[in-house]
Amino acid sequence: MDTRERLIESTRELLWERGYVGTSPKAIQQRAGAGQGSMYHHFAGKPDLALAAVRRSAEEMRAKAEGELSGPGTAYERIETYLLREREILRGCPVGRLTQDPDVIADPLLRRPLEETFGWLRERLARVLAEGRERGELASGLDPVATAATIVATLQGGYVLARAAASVEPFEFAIKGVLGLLAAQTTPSA
Amino acid sequence: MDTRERLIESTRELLWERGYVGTSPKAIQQRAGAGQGSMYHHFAGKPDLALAAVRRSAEEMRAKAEGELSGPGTAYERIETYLLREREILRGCPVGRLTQDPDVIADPLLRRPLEETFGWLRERLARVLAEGRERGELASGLDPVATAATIVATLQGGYVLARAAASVEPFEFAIKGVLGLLAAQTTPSA
DNA sequence: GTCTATAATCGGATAGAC
DNA sequence: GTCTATCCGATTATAGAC
Repeated sequence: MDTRERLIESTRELLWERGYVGTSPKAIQQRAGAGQGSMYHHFAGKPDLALAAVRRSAEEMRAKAEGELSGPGTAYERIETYLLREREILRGCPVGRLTQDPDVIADPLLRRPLEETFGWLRERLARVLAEGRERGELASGLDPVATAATIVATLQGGYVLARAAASVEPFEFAIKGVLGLLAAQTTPSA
Repeated sequence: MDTRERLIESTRELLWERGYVGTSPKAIQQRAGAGQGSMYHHFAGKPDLALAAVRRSAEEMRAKAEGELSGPGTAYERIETYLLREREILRGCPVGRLTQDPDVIADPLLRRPLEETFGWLRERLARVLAEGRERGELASGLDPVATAATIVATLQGGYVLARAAASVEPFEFAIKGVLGLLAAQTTPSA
């Protein structure tokens, strides 16, 4: 891995652990094993490097979700696969985390990857739910767009509850709860 | 409002806007209209002042929720009242926000109010749901503890989605979605 | 491309006058 | 109780040598 690459990966880790405000160029350089000159040669500064890191994390999150949601099975099964995927719960979501960072939200360039990722995810889940409804797997009264938002929010909020409790338990309850509510929407014959 | 009080209130605002890492003693003093000596007279330092601020925000959040959840109506109605209460959505949750702050989570004293608040809230909601089930208002298959976690997570995750989108829309969808799923658990005769 | 040196500003706090 | 002065390290760069 070359220096530029190590700088991006180190930044991704630090943004995940400490957020944008809590991450200094010096910390990035030390973790990447690079000098200051090296960093400022490859990137214009902290925001530029953060942008490269955020874009990559967003793309990674999207690719994982797409793999699970486009797999085989019923709508419920695909959503279950997505929700029950192994996660580093106490570390939180590397993308969702950044929504709490005022400097990220204030910068349109840095916020855009967050907006695109969660926008895409809600749409993708809504499509899965709509398909399930059309195929008769899910109750006709189910609202795909609203329910998709609920599913994504449950995940993101689950991380919040887990970190508050310093335990994965509330995260797992939240997922279990939303899956239970969704299971009640599946038709017996499907 | 005396100086000590203004320091606490200024800290509450800044923790809400910028988090713990992003809030400096200097910024607190300026917003409170107090000098440095004044702040260090009333509080031992930044962590001590933050603790006072976090405790107050947590208590406020709890008191509001208790008011709504202990009101009249069915279990569904009380939860609906709680979820549809007016909120400053794009500002996020002043308590949940802090779960993303590594220095808060790492300090047991600072994390405790978060743990207590969300722990209490999940229990309180679980009690409302269990009561509803016992009274025959809610389906007997509903899991109170898991569903309570889902409801709190939907709120907290809704804030995440709203900030990512710079719009209240995804928050409102998430709430609408969870209320729809919960409404499907209500018994027709109740 | 990468390094070291330098610098202006901020962060978090202490000391002591008033 | 509140103020100003001071301190030391961290932050976020820029300059220029190699």
